[in-house]
This record gives sequence, C-alpha cells and structure tokens, in this order.
Amino acid sequence: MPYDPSAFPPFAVTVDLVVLTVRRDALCALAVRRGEPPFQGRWALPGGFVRPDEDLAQAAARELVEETGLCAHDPDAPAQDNGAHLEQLATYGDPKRDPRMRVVSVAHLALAPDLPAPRAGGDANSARWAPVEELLQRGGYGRDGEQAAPLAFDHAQILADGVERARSKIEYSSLATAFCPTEFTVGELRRVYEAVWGVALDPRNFHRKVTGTPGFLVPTGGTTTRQGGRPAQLFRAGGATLLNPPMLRPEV
Amino acid sequence: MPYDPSAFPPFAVTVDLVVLTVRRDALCALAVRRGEPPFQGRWALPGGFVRPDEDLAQAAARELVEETGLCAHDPDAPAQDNGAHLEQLATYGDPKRDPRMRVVSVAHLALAPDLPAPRAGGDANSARWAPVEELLQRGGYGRDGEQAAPLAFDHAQILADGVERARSKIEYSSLATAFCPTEFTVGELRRVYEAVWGVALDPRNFHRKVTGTPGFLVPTGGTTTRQGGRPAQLFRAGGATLLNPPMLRPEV
DNA sequence: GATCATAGTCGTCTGCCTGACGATAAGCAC
DNA sequence: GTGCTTATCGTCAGGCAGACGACTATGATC
Repeated sequence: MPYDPSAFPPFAVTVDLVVLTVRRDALCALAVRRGEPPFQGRWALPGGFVRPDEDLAQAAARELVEETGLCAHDPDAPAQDNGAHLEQLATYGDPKRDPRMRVVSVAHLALAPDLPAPRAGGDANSARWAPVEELLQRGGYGRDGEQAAPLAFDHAQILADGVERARSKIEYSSLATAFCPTEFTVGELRRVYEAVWGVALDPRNFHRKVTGTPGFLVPTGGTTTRQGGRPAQLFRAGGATLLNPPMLRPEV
Repeated sequence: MPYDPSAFPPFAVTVDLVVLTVRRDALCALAVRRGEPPFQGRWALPGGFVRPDEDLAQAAARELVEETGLCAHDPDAPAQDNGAHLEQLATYGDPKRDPRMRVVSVAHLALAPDLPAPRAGGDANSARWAPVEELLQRGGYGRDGEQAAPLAFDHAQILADGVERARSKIEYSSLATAFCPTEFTVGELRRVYEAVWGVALDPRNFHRKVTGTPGFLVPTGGTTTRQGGRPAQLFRAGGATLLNPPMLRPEV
C-alpha cells in the first residue's frame, strides 16, 4: 500500500473489546492480563491491531473469536445463533493514551451469554470475567483479595462507556436477550435486567411488559424448572429489535 | 514520535464532519466540493487529517472552525454560548473506502443554529448548505437543476448515520435547542422538531410538553413577534440535558 | 376602525401504560 | 401435607399523550 509519510501522520489503529456477560447475577466484563510493557501485569481489555486488509468490524469479530471463541453475528440480524452481539462503541485517540506511539483505538461492545470460561492462549491466569464494579473501582480488592489496580491505558473509561451503552440500550431494544441462551424464561431475562441495571424489578409488571410487547418474545412451547419453583415457559427472542414504548429503568 | 513501521500497519486517520442545521424548515447539512481527485468536483463532507499532537475531538473542533467559524463547546456543558454541539458519531474504516490509501475516518456530528453562509476559503461555490434529502437521494436533481451526484467516498452513509443520530437524540435530550439561537420561542423549537423529523406536531401538545418538563426551558421574560401572530414568550435552554419521559416521535 | 389571518396559550377528555400489590398456580424439599 | 420458591394472572389508581375546543394578541387588509 503506497503512501507518503510526509503527506499525513501515520497512526496505529487498534480495536479494543468490551465483552459483557451476566454471570451469577452480576454484570461482568472480560479482562486480560498484559504480558508486556507498558502496564505489564495489569488487567486490560482484549484487543489488537487492525490488519491492513480488514474492516474494523472484521477486526473486532476476529479478536472476539480469538479471546472467547464466540462468533459474532450481524447486529441487524436477530440473535438466533449462539453468537454474540457486536457493535461499534466509540473511538479513543488521545495523543498520550499509549506511551509508545500514537494509537487510535476503535472500541467495540460485545454482549454474550454466560460462557464456560475465557480462553486466552490456554493460560487461565491471563484472562477472566470480572464484575464491572470491581474493574471500575480504583484501589479496591479483586478476587482472591488481590489489590485491584486500575485497568491499563484508558480502558477504565472505555469500559465505563461500554457499560453505559449497554445499560441504556436494553431500555429501548431487545438487546438484553443477547445475554441469554437461545431459550430462556421471563425470569431469566428479568435477572439480566436486574444485573445490568443493578436494581430490583417487579416480576409481575416485568412479565406483563415483555409478554405484552408484540414480537419481542416467542414461546417455544417448552417449559423449564431450572430456577426452582413453578415451571416457567421458555421463549426465544422474537424478530422485534426495538422496544416501543421502552422498558423503564427505575430511579435509584 | 518513535515507532517501528514493521510492528504495526500504518493508517491515515481523519475526522469527517456531519454539520446539521435547520434552515427554511428543512434539515440541512454542510457539503463541500472536492477540488482534487479522487471524486474531484463531487460534494463531500468537510474533514481532514488528524494532526499528530491533537485529540480526535480537538481535530473535529478545529475542522468545524475552519469550515464554519463555529466554536464547538463541550457536549456536557449546556448550550449557552453561540457554539455548536459537537459529538463523536462513529468510525469508518473499510479498507477500500479511500482508493488512495488506508484511511480510518472518525466521523463527528455537529448541530448548529442557522448560520448566514458557509465559508470555505471564501469560495462560495465550494461549500453550501443542502437539504439532507437532496444529498442522500441518488440521481436526483439538486439546486439549480444540477444533477445531484452521490456524495464522495462513503459520505452518504456517514451523513445518513448522523441524521439518524440527530433524529433519535432529540427524542430524549434537549439537543434540539442546539439548532436554535440563544433565545427562541416554543414555536421555533417545534419547527425544529418538525424539520428534523419531517412530521407535523400538534402545537398545543408540544407546548404543554416542553413547558411542563422541569429544567428544559427557562423563560427570559422577553417576547417576540418575529413569526407573526400573537407575541410569543422567549426561552433559553435550561440546564436539563435529558428529557424524561422523552418526546414521542409520531409514527409515519 | 372592523375584519381577517396567523400564532400562541390554556383546558378538557379519553385511552394507554406503569407502578403497586393481591391472589393463585405449580414445582421441590422435608 | 407443609412450607418455600418462582411463575403467572388480575385489579386499581395515577400519569401522560393524542385529539381537539376555546380564547388571546398581534399584523395585514379593507
């Protein structure tokens, strides 16, 4: 690819991923431990350089597969397969965000159902799901009492932006179903909302809302009792992607 | 700035601007005529390279001043001054979007009140406000019966995304006031909504909604009769940036 | 000045949606 | 069966939006 370095300043372009899931009723993000400077040993968001011949979305999907094995699907397609939802989040390009060189990072947001375990080159110690509060709070204590250092680079900001995007987007879209397996119950979907928003929702009103919105949920006919209690109907995500009127997030 | 070209593929990074305004009851965007290949003579969105020492937002603000003379203000600050609202829109990085080289463009969205006239190096023929429908429709006829060619590069897509962002964002935020001068009437604000959404709104219900939302509008005490008819109260934008419950966009 | 056209502003009414919450159903553990 | 858990259906009141009537205050026109 010919270019004249004097005509424009060269940048490195990367994609960083905010991969969110809900596990044990908590909103968790995927973090990887940096093996090299800068920020060696610190936790960071997964990501990497965009290759010369790939689109930004392709690069994000490739990184997602490499880190989680998840297959991303088109954001405009319904979430039928087991793939994760993937969308562009925002781009971060502060001149000093990477001490080595000028790096512009196109952050992407991925929403995935609960997965067995992260895989990062087979090294179980170098990737983990961590509750977002734990990753965002400064100076707190992480798992195993380990001192939780802030995320590397500006990744705390990127994660915060991704979490905020997810929190607001499940209000008016069916995106919360991306956190659920293919078949799920109304209660499981409600627990997703409760975990992402950090609030308690009335089960009866929630049930009325989601089952009363045409095209949002499609009953599969089956039932399950995996949550204990009375068996619940199983649903799949319907074709509707927009929720109108939106789900209302309660005031704090 | 030291870097090793063999370690990562170099990219050119640009900012492109979707500058929107409302003039003569139509949503218009700023377009500039390209003076050099590729797409020489075609209309495009204003933009340019990001400089090595500036942030993306700084680059966008600089381009905005160069093209319109508008001073951008912080998106989190209230729209008090005469500056335009400026926010990041999305990033476009298809490998083939620029035939010359690999260019990643961080598009920004600017909303401005109606301005006298665009200035692009004093050349009145090289920049203009055009209704977005005219810029987005392919093969139609523009001003002066001129054959309207599609915008250069992927700028039609960028413009469409920017318009959609503006259309949805005025639903739940006070962003529509960015299209108005410092002092404006309820009717002028309503005409902004009507122009951006392309629908007619009931003046009485609109008045009830905007005046009944605390912190949205602040009366200045003055009145004006510039629209003809009964004099209308003048307002400034209040501190509230979020509209809850949102303004509802009527179905088509 | 009377009349008209134009815009702005205040009210009313009805229907829909939400929040609060009671009641019932259907599993499991003991 | 008793108790516990979760799911699901119903009821009721309040808030808000859409539809629209009524009145007000200016400039334009006769």
